[in-house]
Amino acid sequence: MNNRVRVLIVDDHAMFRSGVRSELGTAVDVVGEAADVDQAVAAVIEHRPDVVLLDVHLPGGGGAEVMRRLSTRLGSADGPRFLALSVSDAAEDVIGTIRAGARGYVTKTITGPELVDAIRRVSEGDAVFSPRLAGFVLDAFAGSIEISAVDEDLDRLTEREREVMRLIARGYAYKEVARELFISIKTVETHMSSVLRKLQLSSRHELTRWASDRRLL
Amino acid sequence: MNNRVRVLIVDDHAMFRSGVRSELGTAVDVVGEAADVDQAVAAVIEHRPDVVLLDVHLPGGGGAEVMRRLSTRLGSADGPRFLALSVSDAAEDVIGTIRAGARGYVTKTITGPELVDAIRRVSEGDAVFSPRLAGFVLDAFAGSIEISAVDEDLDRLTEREREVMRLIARGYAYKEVARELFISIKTVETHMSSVLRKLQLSSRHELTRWASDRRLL
DNA sequence: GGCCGGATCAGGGGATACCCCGATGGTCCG
DNA sequence: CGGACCATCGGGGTATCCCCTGATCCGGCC
Repeated sequence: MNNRVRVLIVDDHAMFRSGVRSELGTAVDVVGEAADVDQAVAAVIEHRPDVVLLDVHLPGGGGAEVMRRLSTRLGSADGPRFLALSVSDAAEDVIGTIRAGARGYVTKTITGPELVDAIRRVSEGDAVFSPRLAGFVLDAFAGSIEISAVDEDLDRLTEREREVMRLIARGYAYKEVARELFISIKTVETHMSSVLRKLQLSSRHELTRWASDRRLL
Repeated sequence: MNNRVRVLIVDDHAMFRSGVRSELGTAVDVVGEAADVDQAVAAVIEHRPDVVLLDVHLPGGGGAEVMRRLSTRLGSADGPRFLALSVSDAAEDVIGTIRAGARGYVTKTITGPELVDAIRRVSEGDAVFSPRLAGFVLDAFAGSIEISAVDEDLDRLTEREREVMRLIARGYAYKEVARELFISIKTVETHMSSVLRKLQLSSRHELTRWASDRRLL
């Protein structure tokens, strides 16, 4: 295909925009520029670019705000792809930007040819990250499981205590747990005492949160 | 650096393993092979590869099981990077594999040179995805916010009810909520009745799970 | 003004939750 | 065999949860 990728450059520094524009040269089709959130939203709607090069620290709410506004105005199908371009390599910036809908995140230390390649790949639906940043995203994504610290505590529970714990954490009343496990309510209470003591919790509410945080439900 | 990347190939089909091995040629250092979960875990501990090429549909629990077992035996620091290699491009396979800790996911339609490049990039900490699959991961990540269906229920709560709800869901006792908001326990009870009625829940335990599922904590 | 919804409070009561004490069996182990 | 750990129960108590009815005050709306 000979169609060049249509790109919109969003950054609050005019100097940087012209730098990017000259680096990109004729490899892509720069259809416009924007310097803040409002301009960016308007420019996307007007020019319908394939890829938006989006500065993360943008006046008026940051690049994430641009994506949020556009996601409500445009269907996710026909909207542009967003490639975040930032001086920051802080994890919270990267994660926040991805959560907001960006398909890639590269730092401004990138070279011109690399940026052209990144734009191409994003326009095709691929995800592009500066090598060091990819770890942040996947760690944050996989990290929501968090098994490591759990086992130390969880392993101290006996098999029966774990069964009771699981049901209690799901919101079962003692009476219901008793019926479910064919034991007396008093036995359930005994197990629960052990569970709370071993996990250093003080109520079933804390237990529910504890289990919920660790996705044991 | 001249050090070749040390690679372990995990797949239950011997034919496929030898195919991969010949495709990789001398570009990387294949230190071993494994055909199921147990062999894979043992081989990683024995050979300490830099990158594990991991089949997703593996007898004995799948590739995810390999990563789970190793994550408990090895510190996350010195463990290998995992690159999932699968015939499946189903979203649930991709998401599940990434959640389990893989740093990349490519389909078996990949060419030899592309695979070598993918292995190199994963070994350097980059994330590698077949273009079409990257969207799954990022959509799932960004989509974990899920505001859409919540507002219908959540919007029916008044401001005060939301405050009470948030504290209750966090495990606060009525008494503690009352102190926190400078109101009477009886008022807290009234608000809670409204909250439970409007959300069609019947106890604070269900509320905790409800809020937890929606990340309102 | 009358109506309605929200926020505030009260009394009372049945059901739970959590804790204290103690007790009985069973297994496993030195 | 005695000690440990576990699973199983009980009595009794206090605090908490959840619901019921009923009340006052305020602000918006027709």
